[in-house]
Amino acid sequence: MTSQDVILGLLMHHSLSGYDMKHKMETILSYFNNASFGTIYPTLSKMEKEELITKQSVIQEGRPNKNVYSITEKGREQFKTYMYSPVEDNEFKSDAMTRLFFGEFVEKDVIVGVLEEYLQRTKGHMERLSKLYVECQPEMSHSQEICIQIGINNSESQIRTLTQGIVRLKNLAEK
Amino acid sequence: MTSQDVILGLLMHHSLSGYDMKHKMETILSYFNNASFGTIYPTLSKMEKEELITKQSVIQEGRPNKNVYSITEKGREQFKTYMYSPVEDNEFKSDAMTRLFFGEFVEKDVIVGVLEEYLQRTKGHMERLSKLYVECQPEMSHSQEICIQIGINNSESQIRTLTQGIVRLKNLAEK
DNA sequence: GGACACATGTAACAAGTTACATGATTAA
DNA sequence: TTAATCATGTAACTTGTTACATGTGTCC
Repeated sequence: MTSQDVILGLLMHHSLSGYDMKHKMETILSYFNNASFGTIYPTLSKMEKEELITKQSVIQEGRPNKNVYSITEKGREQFKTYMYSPVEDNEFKSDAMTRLFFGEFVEKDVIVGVLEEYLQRTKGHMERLSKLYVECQPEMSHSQEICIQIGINNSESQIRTLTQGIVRLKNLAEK
Repeated sequence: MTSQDVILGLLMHHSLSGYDMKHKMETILSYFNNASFGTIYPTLSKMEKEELITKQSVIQEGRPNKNVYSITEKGREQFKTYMYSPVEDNEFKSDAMTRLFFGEFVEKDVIVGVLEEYLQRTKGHMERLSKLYVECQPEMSHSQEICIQIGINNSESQIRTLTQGIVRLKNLAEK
């Protein structure tokens, strides 16, 4: 799965500008994907050359002009090829968990701090997802609902585990 | 957090060869980290030049010789600097979830297939973690226990969500 | 005979990040 | 006036992956 596949997926519904795509990636796709402008714009240029998408320049008043991209028939085929290809493994990398793993080499307070920050971030993450779910549920597909439920339920589970972990570590420190 | 920080952490306890490190990353660190030989060996060379680690060649019989690396005082300081630095956000990328998100553009069976494979992989993942927990619990630190519990509990939660999702999608297909 | 574990290393390549460059409008 | 939103794009850099190259011993 590359950024190209995600862009093709986004264009299956509507035509979008690079800026719009970035916004979608930061909201509805953010919990299992990410891409910066430095990835999006060069990828769009490449895809246009390969005739997977076409560009239309839209002149706007009071705003910068924008390039709106649409998917071509060739692009739709490419997207199908992706959707039928073997599923790749998830990629996960956690700095917070790495610190927990090596926690024995620093003071307990530092680790409690890591846990508390991780908990706050997870709570924020879950709130954003829950809000998104409430807002977008009417227009969501069935598999999109499953997708966001995975995100919400995993966050909930993580909040529970972290909360318990903090209590246990703190008790240990007092004794 | 770079591979360097992880390598320093691994060397805080024992001296290790690059091959040993790869093994650790594939087992006890695998659920929040990963690195290939193509990353490990060049990083070790770089770290040796920077005097964060030292190399000792060990001649073995019936096996290839190996280079065993030990952390230096400078390396320990560098490791502490890492452990006290601001915690970076988790990185997560999921091909399976991307396909769920764009599931409306393919047949329901394809999505059920994605869900079932994702479920099987998650089950396998959880079994490996549970086994690891049972095997290593005696020598695990408190924060390491929290770390692996996060992994196990998140997997459990994901198994539940996926199982429910499969049932719901399948019922929908029958109607 | 074949696969796997042990063991190290490089080179080519892919992918993505960060920072820079530009610039108008709008709201606090 | 300061920040945010809208809007695109490039260049340098970092990081990591895959594949190749090499070779022995052990187990089935």
